[in-house]
Amino acid sequence: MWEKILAKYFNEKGLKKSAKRKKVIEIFFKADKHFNVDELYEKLERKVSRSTIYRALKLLTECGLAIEQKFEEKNRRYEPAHFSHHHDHFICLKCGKIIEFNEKNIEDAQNKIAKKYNFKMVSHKLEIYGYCEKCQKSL
Amino acid sequence: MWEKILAKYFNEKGLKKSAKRKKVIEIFFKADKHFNVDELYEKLERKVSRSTIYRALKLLTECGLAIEQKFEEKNRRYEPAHFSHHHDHFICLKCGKIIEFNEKNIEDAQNKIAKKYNFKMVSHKLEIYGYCEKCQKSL
DNA sequence: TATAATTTTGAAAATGAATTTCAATTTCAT
DNA sequence: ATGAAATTGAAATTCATTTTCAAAATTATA
Repeated sequence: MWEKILAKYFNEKGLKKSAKRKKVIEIFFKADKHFNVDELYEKLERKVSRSTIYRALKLLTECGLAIEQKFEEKNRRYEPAHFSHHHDHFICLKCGKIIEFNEKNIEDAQNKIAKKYNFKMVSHKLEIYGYCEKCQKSL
Repeated sequence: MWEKILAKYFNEKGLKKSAKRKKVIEIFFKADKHFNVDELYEKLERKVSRSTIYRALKLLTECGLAIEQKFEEKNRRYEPAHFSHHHDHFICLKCGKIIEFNEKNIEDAQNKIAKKYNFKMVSHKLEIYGYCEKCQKSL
């Protein structure tokens, strides 16, 4: 599955198949979840530099094969705590606009699943990335 | 409301009331949403140093009056993209454990609200913070 | 109101993750 | 095999955030 996507991407971009990069990608897909670069670095027995790992992960992210769990965020945002209601955010990938919303159904579903997993929920963060009304038009 | 909480916190910690800090907090609460430090810095007409702004925001966060939108995350995490199902995460605030889950109701509710706001959804991130089963016991 | 003890401040240094640079190495089409 | 182009890793750079430290401000007490 991912081999095909990757091959296509390599082809499009004229990338070469290097042993190191192959190793990074192999390890990345073999292992089950949630890596950071250091963990991969160790799994690769420090035989591939961090730069190369970062570069490989960037490639994978670009062709949709990896999900970067901290994407687009660069610096911290703060907001005043509202006591009455927690809200979630739409974030426009084009203009960066942040739209708040509130959906009881989502909150309810969260409580339900937390209970199911016996997880004591303290807070949550839901961000929906995409395009706002305005930016959809000029896409 | 927040004045009281803040006063209590100042009292507990033996903090002094300085003009600069007051100004930061005032601006922070006056303005409506989502700041980063630079934006506050500009709003304060560069009359308060970034260090002081960071410090004030830290205080506010500590006493629950501000929400840090990029909390606990330090370095990026990556995970292989699963094509069939997107999953969300419970993150234990004590042991750092990440538990994946999948809840159709949440996805459905997200789609619904995105439609309502006329927002073209590309991806999303839902993280629920709290305590895992094990850590609840030793809390 | 002085005095002293403590906190706050900002500039500059430090930190740390991520990115870029660049010369040396590797890949691959010919 | 050759050469053009991509890849690599060490070191340098970037950039947000944190820390340091000496000077300034605040506050309790005499």
